[in-house]
Amino acid sequence: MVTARIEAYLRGAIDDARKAGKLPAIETANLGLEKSRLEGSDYSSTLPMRIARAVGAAPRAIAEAIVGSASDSLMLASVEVAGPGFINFVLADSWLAEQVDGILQHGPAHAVPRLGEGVRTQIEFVSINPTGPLTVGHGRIAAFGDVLARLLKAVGYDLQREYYVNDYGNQVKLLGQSIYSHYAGQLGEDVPFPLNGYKGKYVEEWAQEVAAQAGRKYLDMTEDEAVDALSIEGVARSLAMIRADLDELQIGFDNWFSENSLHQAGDVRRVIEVLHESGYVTEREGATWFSHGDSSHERENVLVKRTGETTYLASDIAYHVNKFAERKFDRVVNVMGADHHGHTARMYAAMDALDLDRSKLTFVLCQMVHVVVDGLPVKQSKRSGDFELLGQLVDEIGSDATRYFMISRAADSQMEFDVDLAKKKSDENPVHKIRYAHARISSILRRAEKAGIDFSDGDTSLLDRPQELGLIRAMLDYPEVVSAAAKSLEPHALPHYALSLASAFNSYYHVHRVISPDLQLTKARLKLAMAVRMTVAAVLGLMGISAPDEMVREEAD
RNA sequence: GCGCCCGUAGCUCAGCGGAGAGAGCACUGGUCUUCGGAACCAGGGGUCGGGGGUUCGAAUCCCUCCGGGCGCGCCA
Repeated sequence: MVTARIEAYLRGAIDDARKAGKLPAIETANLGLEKSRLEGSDYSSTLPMRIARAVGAAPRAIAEAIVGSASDSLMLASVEVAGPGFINFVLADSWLAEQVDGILQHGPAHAVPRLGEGVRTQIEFVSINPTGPLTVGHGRIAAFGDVLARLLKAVGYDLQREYYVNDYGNQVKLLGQSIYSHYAGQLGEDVPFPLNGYKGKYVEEWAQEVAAQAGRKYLDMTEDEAVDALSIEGVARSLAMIRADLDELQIGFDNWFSENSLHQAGDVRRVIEVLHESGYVTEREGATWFSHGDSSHERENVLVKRTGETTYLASDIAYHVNKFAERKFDRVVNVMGADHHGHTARMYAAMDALDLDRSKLTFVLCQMVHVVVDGLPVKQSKRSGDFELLGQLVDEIGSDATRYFMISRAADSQMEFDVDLAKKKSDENPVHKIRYAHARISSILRRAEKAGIDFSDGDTSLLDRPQELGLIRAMLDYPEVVSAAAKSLEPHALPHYALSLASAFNSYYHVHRVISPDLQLTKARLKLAMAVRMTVAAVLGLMGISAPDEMVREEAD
């Protein structure tokens, strides 16, 4: 990475300045080195301004001392003091041009730092109750989690993707009761529909199918037995629907972990006992409570209900014991909807109570998605409310566009998903522009191949136009963007980067011809184009968006 | 009432302690003897919700108020 190299260079200059007695030995862990926003400067350091007070000298004087001690470097064209005390670095044109061969030879991902080498990590995401289809809101969590997983893998984490299946408890039972009610109705028996039952059309359809396939089988057993059996049936059908929706978005999991299996193994009861022995459990009002928090903010949450059934919280504590104590993950990232945020404090408290290291657990909460159709929230729209369903949305606008929009916003921000914009204006969609840039470069390379041009011996030092150097700079940002996004768990940097890279190529394309009568220049530019295509493909790959070699224009309908 | 998130261009959103505040879309005006015009270039448009504070420096940190969303012990 370029920043790492400049950082090393800057540290060398600082050391030399110290040895020469021009700078006192003060703490300089943070160099304040970042991409410069100023035109004509690539990177800048704010260090002189940060340490001015401690050093007791003017920022500019400190900057001068450091720059004065800096050695020559082939990578840098200039190192200068600017403004109130910045140190600005400008990359050398010749060095930039050389980087193209490096990208072609090793690939754009080569310079991505291995931040997570050897760290056993799990990312859990989606984990929606298996009681129905995924909504658009779930789709955001799914796309976000999937791209985050790709990012973590890209920086070297030993990663497992997991879906926690809540196949236990009231919700699942309600699903079984809902199916049972419709099923009985099909066969002329009147079984009241449960309060808060699942009203979706799919429940009726499943009941019909069960009635057609199994006849009166479930009426011949007790209602409890029937509901249990139909709960299992409903979970299986729900999971099939969920998997199908996720498949359409090219999202897969390494492991589907059953909540019920924790109960079967006795893990839930066991963890309650452990909490009890450590004094975190109280009995009151016929229920068993998890007591936590400091003395001023005592909190209590139910682990075992009056009915004797355990709660979701009890399962989830056992689940996290399983993650950390049994499976020994070094790091766990849970991606979930923001409506679960109250849950995070309880889980951290449970981690503390069980002597598990809470710093190993990170929650990422995705805010809600509001679907807009015809300029109105979907619930007020005259058109079908089915746009709240993920499958419907993907059918309408496709996996690539769905993924792009879902990950292009920070998780913290609520999101408005305008279906008409994503679909009707698809010609102007950023995602199309990026994919088109890839297809266009492919087309150029095909043309070169047809013309029999072998550019493997191209001399990249001929690349000296501002747009060419700008493109190379943009490609060198790739590892920086990837590592920053992985570190901060913020995939939304990727779509923004991809768009700027594609735009940079399109601009270049309109100013300079890749294939021209000048064979040497053509070869050099073909190398550049190839490197750009590789980089665009790499970002698209991280986002799980297809990188087509050609695109057929669709007729407007 | 308490807790978490968000108020930045007409719209959707980046930027989250540094040097004239950005992108996409929309709008206005241009560019083509087209290596794929699903393109490119230029322009207009902003008291960064209001008010205090911290700092050499605040859209960014702290406090407060206003507005919106989500949540708040026997659902998961």
